[in-house]
Amino acid sequence: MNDSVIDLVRLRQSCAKCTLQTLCLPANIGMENLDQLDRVVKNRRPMQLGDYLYRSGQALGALFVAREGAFKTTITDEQGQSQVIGFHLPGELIGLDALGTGSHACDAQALTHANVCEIPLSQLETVASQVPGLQHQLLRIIGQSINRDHSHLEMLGVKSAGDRMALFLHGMTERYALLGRPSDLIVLPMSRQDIGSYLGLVIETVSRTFNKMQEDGVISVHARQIRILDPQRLASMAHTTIDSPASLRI
Amino acid sequence: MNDSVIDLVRLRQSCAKCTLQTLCLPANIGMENLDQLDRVVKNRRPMQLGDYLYRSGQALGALFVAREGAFKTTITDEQGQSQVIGFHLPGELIGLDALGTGSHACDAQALTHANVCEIPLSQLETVASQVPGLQHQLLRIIGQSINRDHSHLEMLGVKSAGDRMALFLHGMTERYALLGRPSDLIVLPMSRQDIGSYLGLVIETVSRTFNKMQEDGVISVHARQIRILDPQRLASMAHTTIDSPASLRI
DNA sequence: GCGGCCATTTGACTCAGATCAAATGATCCC
DNA sequence: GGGATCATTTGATCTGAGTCAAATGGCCGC
Repeated sequence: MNDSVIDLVRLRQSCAKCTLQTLCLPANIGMENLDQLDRVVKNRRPMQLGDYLYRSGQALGALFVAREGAFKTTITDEQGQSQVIGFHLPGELIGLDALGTGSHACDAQALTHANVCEIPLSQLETVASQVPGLQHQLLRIIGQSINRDHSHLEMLGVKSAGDRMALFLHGMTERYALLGRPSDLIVLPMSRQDIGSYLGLVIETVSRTFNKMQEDGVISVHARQIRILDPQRLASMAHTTIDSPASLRI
Repeated sequence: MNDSVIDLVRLRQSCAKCTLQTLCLPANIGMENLDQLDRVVKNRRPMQLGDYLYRSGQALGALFVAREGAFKTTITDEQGQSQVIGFHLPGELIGLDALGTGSHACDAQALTHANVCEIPLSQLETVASQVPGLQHQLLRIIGQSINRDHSHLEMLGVKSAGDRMALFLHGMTERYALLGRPSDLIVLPMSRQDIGSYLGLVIETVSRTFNKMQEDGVISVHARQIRILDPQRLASMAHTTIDSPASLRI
């Protein structure tokens, strides 16, 4: 109960004071306009592991920016088979899957304790057309989201499980580094199942591949804690495709 | 040479007269605002098979809308391995890969004779903030592009080659249908190599799978002409994942 | 029409990763 | 702390798609 008081206080932070400022929408927007955006952003109450930010089919109301914690978005087919199509870390936009049709195509679910900024779309559009730079910035972070999808596509195009996992881990270290977190110790917010679904692999393969990377001295694995022992090697594995020396491959 | 004259005439069509009107940016924008957009859109000269619309690394200058013909976007890694991350049919937006960083992450290349509308981004942003509805419409077609990426991710998450190909073909029939083309005869603009790259399969597998579908009476294949003999069956294969009757699977 | 070039198909074989199954480890709740 | 539950690891086996190789087909320019 004390927690919620503390959280409320923390959530009072406006965009102007938010530590994610440079990552999120307001970047490059002058202070004088920040409070204008600030007024349309609703700070949401904290979310728990497993809580849904939105469900598939729900009408588009708002975009969200992860503030703390991590989310996954999943798509579910007619047979109820679901697959992870994205992970979302602080500062990253969530909800773009509804822009095309007006209703969400994915479920968005918290992987950890989390909270988000909610930006009602209609108001965002209004403000975006008034504040010079905000529209541009909105397009920029939409573009970044598209780029993440593209690098996900790139991962899935790679045939070997080892290379996919290396790309995944390397990508996570880069995203962690952007957040200012130590990039040599990754605490994964998602399960092996989620990773497998994201990478088109079964969990046994995810587990075995982590193990192989550990035996090779590239990482050490303790449950969801992954320590990057040899970042250079990881990077070269991530940049490696078919014509690389076999010695570097999983 | 006569051709180019004819093309010039055709290209004089403004947005107001474009047959793609309902697919493209101007949809839902009043006639009175259409000419405002029209003034920023440059009609480009026709492109030939293999011509690049832009190359990776090039600075973002404009977004493009395919008007006739088809394009592919490819991403190339440090080793020179390239992979297809999207196909673009008339009415579809091309160039969003540069929004995030300000320079293109992909190559965009014509798969056929083609032409495009070019919309300089700075002007688009200006007009979008002035014309009510245009900004919304821009976000809508960006969202559709994101949805196509997501269904591509969904395809790649499916393990069986037969299911991936069924999803691909089914998706193409739907896109053709949207264009008002007969959806029972698909003339594929891309090579087997491109399809394989797009689906994470080698060309031999693409070929064998087409053949299998033909033997099963679902399609008939003549080079790049694919006739859909049994659309229902194709649809059910496309909606089918692991728990479907084996008899329906490739 | 003919030859050459590239795209596609077909065949034989191999292996990486899926599947099935069971053991181990972590976490939560009383 | 102990037991139940779920997540993860480990092992053994099988198979679908990759690889290598060769044949066929289509298209272009001459």
